[in-house]
Amino acid sequence: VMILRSRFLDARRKRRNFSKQASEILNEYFYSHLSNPYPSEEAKEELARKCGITVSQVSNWFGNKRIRYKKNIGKAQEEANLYAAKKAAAAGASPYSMGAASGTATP
Amino acid sequence: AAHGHLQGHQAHASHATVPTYKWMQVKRNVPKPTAPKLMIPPAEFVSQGGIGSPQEGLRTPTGSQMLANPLLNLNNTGRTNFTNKQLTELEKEFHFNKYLTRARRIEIASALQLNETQVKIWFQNRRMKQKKRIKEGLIVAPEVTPTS
DNA sequence: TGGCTATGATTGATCGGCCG
DNA sequence: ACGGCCGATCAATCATAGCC
Repeated sequence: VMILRSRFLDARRKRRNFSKQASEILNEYFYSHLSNPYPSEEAKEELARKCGITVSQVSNWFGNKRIRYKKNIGKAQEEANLYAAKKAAAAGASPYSMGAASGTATP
Repeated sequence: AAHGHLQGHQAHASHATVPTYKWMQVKRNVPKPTAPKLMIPPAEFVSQGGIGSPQEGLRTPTGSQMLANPLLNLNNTGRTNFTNKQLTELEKEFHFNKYLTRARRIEIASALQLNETQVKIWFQNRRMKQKKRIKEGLIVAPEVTPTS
């Protein structure tokens, strides 16, 4: 059909995956705040700046991340989590207030 | 801030089983199972491209499910799929007024075969969408110039 | 090149809070 | 008590990117 795709109005078309580094920053924040992965507006702004994307994109990223994380549970999530947690630990003092989440479990 | 949330229970401490925090268990009340009901089987739902939109009659969200009457929910997930006609009318109305009066809302809902709630929500979402766009520097600024 | 998964964006609808 | 709005989020879906 003619149903020409109303794609014209869809910005989703030309999407570009974020840089590897941006994803790394976002994931680091997400996993270091796994107990409450809901960054404040200010945190979003900072993440956006560091990642070179917009605040809306940061919001989209977290929204998608949370939903998709839930849709698994007990999958690569643990792995990713460990990876991220370990990484954060290795990085020592991360720029974030990484105390809220994981942290504590130090054996 | 101050959300108190820990979680239900830590569960095993032996290994690296990530705890299940509350946010992971949040389940939203799914929209309504929407009764599989069909509506007016009208013949000319489309036509009259008056609204100024590409004829199409039926909503082509993106190219998947097409066909069926505009008002029928093929899949019933509760989420309504607005038809292009409905969206066009709503946009037109939005351009006219950003906010609806009860009376106007009723008119629109009736004309478009939607609930008052759906119309209300659509306007709410539309306002947020516009705000977001303005914020992102797309679209012109709100009319009133901040010329304080 | 075809198929499949990963991922960013869109959007109808929900949640909690605030206000008149 | 009540209904509307805001801001944030959810949840499902779309469409494309990216990898094999």
